[in-house]
Amino acid sequence: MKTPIQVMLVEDNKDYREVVNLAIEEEEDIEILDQYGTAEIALRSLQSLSAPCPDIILLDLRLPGMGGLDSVRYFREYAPKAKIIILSQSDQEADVLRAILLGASGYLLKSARVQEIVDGIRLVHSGGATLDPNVAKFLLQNLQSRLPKEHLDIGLSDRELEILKLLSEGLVKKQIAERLKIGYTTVDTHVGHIYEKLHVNNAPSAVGKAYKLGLFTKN
Amino acid sequence: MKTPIQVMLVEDNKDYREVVNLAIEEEEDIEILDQYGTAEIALRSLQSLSAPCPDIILLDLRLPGMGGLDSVRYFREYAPKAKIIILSQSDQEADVLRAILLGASGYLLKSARVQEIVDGIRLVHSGGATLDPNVAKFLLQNLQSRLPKEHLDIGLSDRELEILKLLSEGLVKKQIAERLKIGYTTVDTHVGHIYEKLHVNNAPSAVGKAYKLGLFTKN
DNA sequence: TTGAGTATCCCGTGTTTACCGGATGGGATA
DNA sequence: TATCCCATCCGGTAAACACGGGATACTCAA
Repeated sequence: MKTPIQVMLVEDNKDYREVVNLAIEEEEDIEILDQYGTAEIALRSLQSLSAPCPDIILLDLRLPGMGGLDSVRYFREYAPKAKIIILSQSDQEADVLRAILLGASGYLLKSARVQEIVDGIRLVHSGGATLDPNVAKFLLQNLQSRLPKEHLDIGLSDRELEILKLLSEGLVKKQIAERLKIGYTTVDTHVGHIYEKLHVNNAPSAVGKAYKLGLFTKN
Repeated sequence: MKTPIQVMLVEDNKDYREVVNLAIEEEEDIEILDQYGTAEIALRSLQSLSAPCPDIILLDLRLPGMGGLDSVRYFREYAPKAKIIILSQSDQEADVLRAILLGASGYLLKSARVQEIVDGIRLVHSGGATLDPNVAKFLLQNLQSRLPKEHLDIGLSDRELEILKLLSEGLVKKQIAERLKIGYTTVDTHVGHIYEKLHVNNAPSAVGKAYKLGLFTKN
């Protein structure tokens, strides 16, 4: 029998902590290493050299003190090997995104059945990630809106897109002309056409609009 | 008893189709509306007015003909109300991202147990999204790398960031000066500092780098 | 208190842009 | 065939830019 998965639970609500405890006690391959009511205390214990590093940290988002979100970075710092699963009451958009950007490996809602937490722990420990369906949905929508693939077709020709890209990389028109082995005035004309199509009137805004429209993120 | 969830299955492998069929037959609340071996045929049937619109489309990614990926947009067009769940053999990065960008509501691997497909159908039908743990993991990592939260701190001052943003929106220095009610030369100086910090030497590349570093995506 | 960092201001000069006019040939499409 | 779009080319001008030199004042931390 392998050593069980070591879990640290950071959650201020005593009742919910109890619920999680009961659920995990049933599982032979998972073990609550220790549990804390605030992020500060949990972090302090991680700092002490003697403390063993947990495999998984179950982290409540609404904690007294510094709060779960801000503490994520510190958990990652003090326990780099531990995977973090966020436990949240709500699927508030901002929280979800921030937590994930900070490096969480999972995001579960407390409204879920405890069984999902147990499954999530195993999943994450085996290298996967676990997301509540509602959170997953939000994430997908966010991704979709981030890259408006339709708008990929503003009508820029290949040449124009190529030149726009070079512009965004810092080359001036003369350099672009040399690089592409065409005349300076030709580049000038292309750039003019780019401005027309993007409805801008200078290079910085053309680059800005290109990024906003996702023109550089194709393929 | 409500009407069952109507599922369309698009999958060329007959054996796997059978597997899914068997699994869904067990479920009272899910029903296979119809099934096709290629995207083309499935789409044609959707085009005929008489065809009822499915709630869920289970779509294999590797299909003969146009292939699952390219067909996603057409499915969305012909059956806007249907949610699409991708069935894939591999969690190839590019496929995952493209499918999601095209508007899929789920992405499952064929290596998963059929029970997960059934669960996924219910989840998606109730407004959620379903992701295979491995796919979820990839997505999270992709998101994390997309916004290097830490790198947000290139050292641009608030003022500099503000000016850079205005530049990216098309204002020239003189206009920025007016907008911020400061002198033209002041703007010039700020811009110079921005170039230093971003290691660029003109406005288009500064804007380009700002987007690459995610300087405009904070908060 | 000293220094580092930020924000503000000024001048001057050469370079680069943005936009105006126009032109040619080639390829796709109707 | 005629038409449209693309890529290529040219010259001229006023405006904007990049960058070099300074300068003053404020805050914040060492």
